[in-house]
Amino acid sequence: MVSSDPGPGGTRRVTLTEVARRAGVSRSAASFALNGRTDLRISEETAARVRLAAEELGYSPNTTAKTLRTGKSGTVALVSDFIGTTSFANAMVRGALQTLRAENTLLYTVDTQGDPEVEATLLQNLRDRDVDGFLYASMFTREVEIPPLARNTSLVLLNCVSSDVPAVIPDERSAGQTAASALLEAGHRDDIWFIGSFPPGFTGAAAWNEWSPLALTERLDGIEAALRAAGAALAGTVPIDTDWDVENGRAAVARLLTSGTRPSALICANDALAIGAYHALAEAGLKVPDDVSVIGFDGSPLIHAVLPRLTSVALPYEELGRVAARMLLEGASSSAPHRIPMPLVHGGSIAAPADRR
Amino acid sequence: MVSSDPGPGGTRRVTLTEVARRAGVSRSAASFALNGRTDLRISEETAARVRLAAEELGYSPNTTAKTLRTGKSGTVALVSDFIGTTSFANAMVRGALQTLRAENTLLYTVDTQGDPEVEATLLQNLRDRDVDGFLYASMFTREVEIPPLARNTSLVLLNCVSSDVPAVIPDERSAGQTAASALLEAGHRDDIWFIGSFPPGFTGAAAWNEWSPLALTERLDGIEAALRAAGAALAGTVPIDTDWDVENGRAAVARLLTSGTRPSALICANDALAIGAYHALAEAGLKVPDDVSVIGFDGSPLIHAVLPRLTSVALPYEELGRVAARMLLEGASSSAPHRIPMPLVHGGSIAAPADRR
DNA sequence: CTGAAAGCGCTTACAG
DNA sequence: CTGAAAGCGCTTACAG
Repeated sequence: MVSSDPGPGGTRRVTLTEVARRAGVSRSAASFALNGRTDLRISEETAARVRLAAEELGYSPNTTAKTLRTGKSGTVALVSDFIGTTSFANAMVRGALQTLRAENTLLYTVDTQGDPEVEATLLQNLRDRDVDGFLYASMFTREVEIPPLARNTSLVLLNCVSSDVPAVIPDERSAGQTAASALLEAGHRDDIWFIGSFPPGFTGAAAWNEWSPLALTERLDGIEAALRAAGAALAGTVPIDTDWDVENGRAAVARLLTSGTRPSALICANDALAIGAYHALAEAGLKVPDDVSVIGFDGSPLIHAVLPRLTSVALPYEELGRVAARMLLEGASSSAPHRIPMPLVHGGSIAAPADRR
Repeated sequence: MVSSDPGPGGTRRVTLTEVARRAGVSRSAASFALNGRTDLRISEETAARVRLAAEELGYSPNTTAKTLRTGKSGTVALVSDFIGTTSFANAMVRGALQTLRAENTLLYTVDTQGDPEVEATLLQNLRDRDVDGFLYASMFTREVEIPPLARNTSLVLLNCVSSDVPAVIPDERSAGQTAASALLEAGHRDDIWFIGSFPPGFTGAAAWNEWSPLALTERLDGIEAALRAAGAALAGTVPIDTDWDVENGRAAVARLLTSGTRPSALICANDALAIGAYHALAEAGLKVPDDVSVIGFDGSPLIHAVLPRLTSVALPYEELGRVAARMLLEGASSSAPHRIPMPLVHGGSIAAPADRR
């Protein structure tokens, strides 16, 4: 027995040299045996001896040395703006982690705060560590500009797009159709309003807060397409000029109701607006879903906060993360963005229109 | 001009050897100059020449090689169960990132799913990469057992405790006092109920879901202490036997009200239960805060979902992350857990008791 | 002040 | 089948 048996959690690390010595073979032989390479035919008996020695010594190869030699680090970086923001979008991280774990790949998490200088510094740092690829993510589905340092490496965009770069985004257009169809199937038709359109004169440029032009445009597009296919159309849209939050949703719907309009259903650009709609309806003495049906987008934790629960078309964050990581590992080549379906999460906020019951 | 100028984002990497050659010095001299070491007195003119060469070539040192040589990687790993769970607790990641960025340290994010085998594999993998330390985090404040592989390294516990290991946790006891004081100051006294106590016979062992024995015990303790100091006491507690979610909160408070009790205020073990309380109160025709005051714990995004907004004692996740990272970088030695204050987030759910207005 | 050399722990042609 | 050697890109005693 050699004196150096640090064991797991011990102080000094065992090296390949020590394993080879203990097994009575050369370092090359030990390396081949441990990596299961067959091109240098090592007798099974020898290989077994090496494996035993490694096991007895508690050997675990130094990844830093391996990386220096091979140039492959077995790591990937998730570069994003969104961890700095809040929300349940971190499910993307969870999804990516699921895929990567199966491939024994580790994840660096990095947060640029949307600051290009911070971003450049971090990207350089990561490249200096031989990361095998980048997942470039955005909190909101939008068009991004790829920083030069992220080019010339494996790169997959997560929840954002840029021409000629592989990307994974939610299928917002289908989501719009899903929302409209859910209402059509319940019997709604001519009094469906949309809450959360762009304010008049808004250019649609990728501004930096709650705005998510890509999502909104496509959702509305899908809604209108589905209604048109049924020979119907939106009764109207109510713009929201700043954040899509609860209070703005309440105010917008309150205005709508005060104007004398009596919608049969509200499609809200996100869940927070829909929750706000609940409040405005309650204040007006209207019940969800008996008097007015409501549907939101996102599938956020907020849907559980109201009674009845909010029906919502969910952002498939976890799946986005999983698919993007898989594409990265498999070396996806650029093409049209990969779109992930947005599932309908059933609550109790949709019923037949009041006048049809 | 040498032909190899890949520039940022280029293909081949520039090495120190090339910088030294261009500057007309040895690799050692180049290394010293670039690292600003003064012990090997290099003329300022020479150093400037080296820096210029590095700049012109777009040199950036290979961190993998540096790590192999020095044994320090400039990375830290956040090992947790909670990314696999949901919620806004990922603010801990954000906080850690803030501290680490200032020290130019990168973060590995890892998710064990609470599976000891997965955990062991990941810890070994991280050690093989020469990580400088571990942040061991839990979704819920609780006592944890430190896996052997995480010992003998720099280690700070985040939102969990274990004897003899430095730890950062929320100050739950003070939070309880804060909640009780907010009600006392509004004039409540003898009809304050607590929603979300342990079910009868519950041992308090660290079970694995929404349970957070440490938090609950300490919060209740603080509440009772504050009431006692004012010569008052809780009117009663309502146990919740499974998850602290909206529906269970609603059901619990509905039961309480049906039993004929008329509380003046409810302290709910978390925000979701408090939201459920809102629903039960509304169903009983009671208004918040005019008829009943409500206060929750966590300061989660749910507080914005109700009208009036829920007043809550917030979990200081971001600060927890920041402080834990700082302790890790500064090499904190073990002692009593470091407790971070939980701030009161004012909503509109507390008012003077109905009988005193 | 400067340069040649060792060494961090691996992998992998290459010669026996 | 096996071993000696080179090399990944750095840092750092050590001898001039």
